[in-house]
Amino acid sequence: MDRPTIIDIARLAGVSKKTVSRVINNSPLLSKPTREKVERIIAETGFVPNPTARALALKRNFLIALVHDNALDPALVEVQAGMLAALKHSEFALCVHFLDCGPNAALRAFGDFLEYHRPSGILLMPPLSEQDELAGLTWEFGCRCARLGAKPQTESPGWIVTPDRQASADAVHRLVLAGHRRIAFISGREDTRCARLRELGYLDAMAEHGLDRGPALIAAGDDSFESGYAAAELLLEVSPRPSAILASNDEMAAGAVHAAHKSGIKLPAELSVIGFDDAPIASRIWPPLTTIRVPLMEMAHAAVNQLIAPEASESTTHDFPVELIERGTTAPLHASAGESGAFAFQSG
Amino acid sequence: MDRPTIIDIARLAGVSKKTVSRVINNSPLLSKPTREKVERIIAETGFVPNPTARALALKRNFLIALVHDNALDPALVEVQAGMLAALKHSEFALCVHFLDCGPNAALRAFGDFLEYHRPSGILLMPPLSEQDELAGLTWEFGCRCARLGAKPQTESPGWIVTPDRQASADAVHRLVLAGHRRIAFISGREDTRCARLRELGYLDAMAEHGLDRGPALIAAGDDSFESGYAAAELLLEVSPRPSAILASNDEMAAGAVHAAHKSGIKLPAELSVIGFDDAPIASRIWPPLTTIRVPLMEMAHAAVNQLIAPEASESTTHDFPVELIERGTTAPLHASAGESGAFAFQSG
DNA sequence: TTGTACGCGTTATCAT
DNA sequence: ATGATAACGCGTACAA
Repeated sequence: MDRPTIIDIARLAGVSKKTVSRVINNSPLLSKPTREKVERIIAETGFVPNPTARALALKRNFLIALVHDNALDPALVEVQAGMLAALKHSEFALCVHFLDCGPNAALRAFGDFLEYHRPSGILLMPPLSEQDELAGLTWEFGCRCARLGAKPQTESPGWIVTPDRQASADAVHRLVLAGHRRIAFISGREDTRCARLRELGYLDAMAEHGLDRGPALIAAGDDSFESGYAAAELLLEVSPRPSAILASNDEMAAGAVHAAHKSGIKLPAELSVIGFDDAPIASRIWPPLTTIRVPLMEMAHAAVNQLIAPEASESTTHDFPVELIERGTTAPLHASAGESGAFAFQSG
Repeated sequence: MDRPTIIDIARLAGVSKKTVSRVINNSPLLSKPTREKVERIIAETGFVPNPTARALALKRNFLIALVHDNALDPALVEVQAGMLAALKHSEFALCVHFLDCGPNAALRAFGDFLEYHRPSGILLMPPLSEQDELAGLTWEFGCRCARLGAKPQTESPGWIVTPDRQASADAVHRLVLAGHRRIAFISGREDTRCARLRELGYLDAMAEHGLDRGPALIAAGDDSFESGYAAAELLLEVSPRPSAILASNDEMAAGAVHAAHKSGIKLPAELSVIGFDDAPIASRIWPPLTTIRVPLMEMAHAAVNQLIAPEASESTTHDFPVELIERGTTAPLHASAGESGAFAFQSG
């Protein structure tokens, strides 16, 4: 026999379709006995409302969509893992959508996607999360929206963020405490606030310590391994050579480590490197990368919980802490190597 | 104004709903003028049939689902990227589902997923792809199924495969050509045919060359970096130490490289390592990993094309070639280091 | 070749 | 508090 429909339940319970529907949707105006009777029948039959039919009536699908603009972004695995964990045992499915057109066409393509597939909720990855027009569109379609990234200037709802600027500055402080003075920075995609804030944090801290933060110490990357490699090659041939590099993400930090190896520079003895994110690659390269952990999985989990919550919570932004994880690519500056070897070893 | 529905189109074209429906679904029995007239109206209005309504009527959603049992599998990014590329400009969306229960409960959970979300097509990742019952279930739900993995014994439709056994043997041949004799192997998840075939390929080639393939040269892993690391630690302390390691995937190969670094073993001078897959990590570690490239993205692309093709193609299995990519972790065995240094440098 | 009437399984409207 | 009936938008017998 086929699955029971709402009509079967209604007949079995001796009530109308609509009453069963009310039970399903937790309508407040129902007598206790009626509700309990229907709920018993539902439990006995194992009835599950057909999501497609509900979707047609409600004009929205039981889908939570992850929307990104980089299909090969290594962060996607972790984000999805967090989302899937939160979606477990829920009535929603995870849908992944790739928006690869330019920023202008993106709005239209995103609208088409929303209108066509009508997801119940959207999780926007950076840099898409920073386009307010995209978030605005989701509202128009009665679709909730969560955004991953760095904290925006103006408080707005749905943001899941980390204190990138402060974290970046803290990493520099640690390097300075370990005696480093010439600290270079590899920046990330300019179109992400996250990357810009990480650079600002670096600049903050360098200024605070009165250290040189000239253009020779800052190289532009685009969040990719290759760009980190190229940037490090540039940084490592200036003289005096930086004794430490902070990269805006782990991929680029890994690229920097790669470049150092290629140049025969010993890590961490001759060069310290700090990455950002604690992506899987961080613990897999040699030496294992010291990095600032961003709890992407937990963040995605929280984002989805917010998206599928029965009532839209008016939480503005959800802050997650970051944490510096010391591994093998950082060491105190050797007195012999530094231009001002005053500082001795200091456990940060 | 709202989006036009099929009724609006019918009215504008002066025909019935059904005629418009026939145009949409390419029914053969339609007069040319009628079809053209309707098509013109559709183009002018930008009408797009509502997928939810179609889903309700057809009892299947316009979703292609990727189903896996490991939310953190690094291969997922590439597979998804290939799928998304193939799905671009199609009416289907990508849905990702995680089956984390044991093999017995998996069948039931999978059935629930199929019945509840009714995807049009499924792409099964290994080891799920090897459970014939799962594939069988998809058929029952009128859902197409593509399976990623290693070639099964009996030809069955929907498989997207690589010649893992031969590829593994070829890698060993290359190492032997480079003078290696003590070649170790790190095996993968025993529940994947893919991993078993890679091990068999290793055994084939070692036997063919009359080389020792005893238990001291084979360590069990589970496809994870950590397991590769642990396995290599075991392999590297036996005496005489193997001069080369073939790992069943890149994650474990990276773990082996990690272990070698930790033990102060120089790569590739004192140890050669070959991985499998050409995952992103292969080119990011130092030295860059020599590996057997498995074109996951292309395979996923082909799988999706097969799933969304207008008519179910009766292609049995779709073979993809693999390719050994020489990078930095392989070198000829030094005459001084080998126990039988007869072979000189040979460019493989 | 084209149209009519109904089904898909649920929610919403508006009565009672 | 509950129910009859109409949406929701499209596909399919079956009739014409």
